[in-house]
Amino acid sequence: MAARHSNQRKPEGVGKSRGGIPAPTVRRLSLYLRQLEILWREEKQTVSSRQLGEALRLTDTQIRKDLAYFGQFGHPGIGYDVAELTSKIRRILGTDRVWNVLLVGAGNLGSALSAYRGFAKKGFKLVAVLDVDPRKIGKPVPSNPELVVEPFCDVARIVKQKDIRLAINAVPAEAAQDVATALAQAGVLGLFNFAPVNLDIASNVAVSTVDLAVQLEQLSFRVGTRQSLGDAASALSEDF
Amino acid sequence: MAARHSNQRKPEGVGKSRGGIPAPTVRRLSLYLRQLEILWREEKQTVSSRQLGEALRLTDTQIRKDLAYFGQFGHPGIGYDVAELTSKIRRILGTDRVWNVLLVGAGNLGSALSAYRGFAKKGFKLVAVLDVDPRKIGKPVPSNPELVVEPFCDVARIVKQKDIRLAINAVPAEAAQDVATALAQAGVLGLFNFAPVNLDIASNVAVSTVDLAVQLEQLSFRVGTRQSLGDAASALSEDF
DNA sequence: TAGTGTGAATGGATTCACAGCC
DNA sequence: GGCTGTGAATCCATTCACACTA
Repeated sequence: MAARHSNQRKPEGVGKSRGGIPAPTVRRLSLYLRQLEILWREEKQTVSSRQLGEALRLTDTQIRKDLAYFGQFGHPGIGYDVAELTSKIRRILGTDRVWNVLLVGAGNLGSALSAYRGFAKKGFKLVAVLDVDPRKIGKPVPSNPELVVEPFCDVARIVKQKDIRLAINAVPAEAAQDVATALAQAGVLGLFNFAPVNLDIASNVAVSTVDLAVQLEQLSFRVGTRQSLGDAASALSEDF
Repeated sequence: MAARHSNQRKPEGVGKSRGGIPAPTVRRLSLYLRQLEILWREEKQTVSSRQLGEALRLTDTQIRKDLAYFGQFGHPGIGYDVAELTSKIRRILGTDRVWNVLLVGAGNLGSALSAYRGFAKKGFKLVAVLDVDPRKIGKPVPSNPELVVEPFCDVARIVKQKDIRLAINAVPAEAAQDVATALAQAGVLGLFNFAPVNLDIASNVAVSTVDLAVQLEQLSFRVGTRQSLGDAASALSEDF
């Protein structure tokens, strides 16, 4: 697939602090990848933007436009090679390698998250679980018996030793800010936050907050106003 | 406000075919509410759009514009009355009353969710927990001892008897579509889905999917491309 | 024919600028 | 002075239209 000229310049990193890639595009990339993995399991060789769009309830143009931000991955008249596009998107998202992930909070939510196998499937490896509760420290992580809950105060050492860049914050709201601050201090670069608070954190740390109650609130609104033209497409516009 | 009847065949109900309120506005409403609740606990009487914006890292104009979709809640020269605006937003979101919620899936994630007190605080009351696993059925829900895990096959009866409109889908990906179909059939109007799949469901059901692995993927991208230096403002646009 | 890639046009969301009120 | 509400302007994401390729 010889590209035409390679003098095309990517907007990446140019100018403003927010890179040139629209946030909605990046979110959809994850959906494309998810669908491609399904197609792969179905042993489909190629897929067109139209087919992909039908499965995800998006327009074909949007998919092509999204992908065009990153290069030319398609084959006119054919479509996209499933394996090839999968690998390209993984590369773009940075999931073509394993990320070591730290979990803070060994309570209900934390335990559920440590048992979730979806992370490992995507290349996120849980390498440490921390808590402040002395009753939990030292206990093995049920779903991950080779891990033991470690004291949160060791966070800096652990992050460094285990080369951790991503962390999941599953502590109660009251503790979330302090935990976030300590994680940033320790050198974590991305934080997946479940606490229903607006974290104040160093600007070089990426934060993604999922507030479970907020999601229900949104449903409440949509149900209440019959704005529920749901279909799975809500997944794309709303879900983040 | 033109979109009333003129049913002008949308490509496939893609996202936008909702009522006049922009989706981002509705999402932010939840954030406003969350912040107002904090201010209420701090016994603040009033708050200006500027102050709110600083706390949430949004512009004051945007907040005023968002609220203007629903009426005039502010007091020139003063700001917004915290109690009043709180109540207005609750009304808008539909959380000024209690919603009965059904949880499907009593596994790790389901158990964690049933123990989460954030739902009840926002007026979402867990009234039933279902599962298909006979070993779980009949057991009390640990964090909610007056509830007992019931067989999923009773879903239709339970939804009707308990006046349930919202459900949380915390079953494995393989089962998610069938569960969703049954829930829609049973009359559920809003579905909070944790399975990493695109649900195909009746269009009168609102769906909100949170794919935990996707969230980590997004962080991976942002960390990998250093898109994380959003001068603090990145947090706001990304937080979902 | 079946499909991608992309400039141009469209449409929707955000920001600006300011009128009006306390 | 401080503040809201809102039309106008701007910005940006999506869609359209079509050149181009296999």
